[in-house]
Amino acid sequence: MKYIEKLRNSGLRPTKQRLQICEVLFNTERTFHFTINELEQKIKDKIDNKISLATIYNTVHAFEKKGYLKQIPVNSNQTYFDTNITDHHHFYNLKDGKLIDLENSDVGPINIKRKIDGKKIKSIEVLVKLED
Amino acid sequence: MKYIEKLRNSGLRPTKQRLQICEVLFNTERTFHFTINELEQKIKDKIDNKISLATIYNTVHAFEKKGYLKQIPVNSNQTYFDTNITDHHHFYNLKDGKLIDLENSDVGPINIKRKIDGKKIKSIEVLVKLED
DNA sequence: TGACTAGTTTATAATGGTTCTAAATAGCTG
DNA sequence: CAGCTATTTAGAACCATTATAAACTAGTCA
Ligand SMILES: [Mn+2]
Ligand SMILES: [Mn+2]
Ligand SMILES: [Zn+2]
Ligand SMILES: [Zn+2]
Repeated sequence: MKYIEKLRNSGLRPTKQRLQICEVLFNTERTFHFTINELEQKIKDKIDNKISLATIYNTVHAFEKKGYLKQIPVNSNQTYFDTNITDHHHFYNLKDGKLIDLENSDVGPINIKRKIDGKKIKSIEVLVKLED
Repeated sequence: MKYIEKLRNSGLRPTKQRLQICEVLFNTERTFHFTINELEQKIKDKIDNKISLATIYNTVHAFEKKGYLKQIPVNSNQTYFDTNITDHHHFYNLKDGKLIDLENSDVGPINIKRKIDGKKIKSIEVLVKLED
């Protein structure tokens, strides 16, 4: 399978559960945004056996640490993740809590003029809140 | 007192608790960022009587709704608020979870080229994550 | 192939920030 | 002051997330 090597190279054992979660997350036409609850539902829909919620959390965190997923900063009681790990930004629809990708080309280049010494910039993320 | 009228004009009764919270939040040299826990501590330090945690939550939400406070989108288990309600951006120090203001002049002007129809932009917020 | 080991999964409990509840209190108006 | 409504409060409830610890499994090597 295509994900076995990817996992092994990351130092993660290619377990049945992780491979199935890879299918749901990465074997898709498009990238997408999700909360753990939404992912849990998607997994239930696409897979016959059960994967425990703890494993879903564990796996998402493992993948995030390896850089296969990103967390998106929004104000919500749930954590949002993104399978699109390129540098990009987001519209956040306050009405329904859905995110929409904003490519870098949709936002001008962002040049942070101020420096904090001893610190490096890890990421620059723009969140554009939308209302009706 | 200076906050009585502000509260009345907002349709909020100027209760003892709200006035005291106003003192802590707004009677300061500089604006600041806080979580509810940090605010609770600040209130304990500056005020003799007790204000219940429920009232702190109620008041912060009431003030946010009136536009006297802003919520800042970050990935944290706690909600961050800001007494600086001008349009501005943030550095987020991943090491200690502290926020630093980035003025609009520290970030170039941001021009969102894409439109979502039926939707208006409510805010544009840039979060710059810092690591060592 | 059969141990051995470390990594992983799992059900379930615990945690902790936030919200809810409903009774007591306090501000406002007449 | 009386009456009305908003507000405060202690404590319970909620719920996303994390911790626990026992069962299981992938990888290794004899
Ligand atoms: Mn979630
Ligand atoms: Mn908080
Ligand atoms: Zn995205
Ligand atoms: Zn700020």
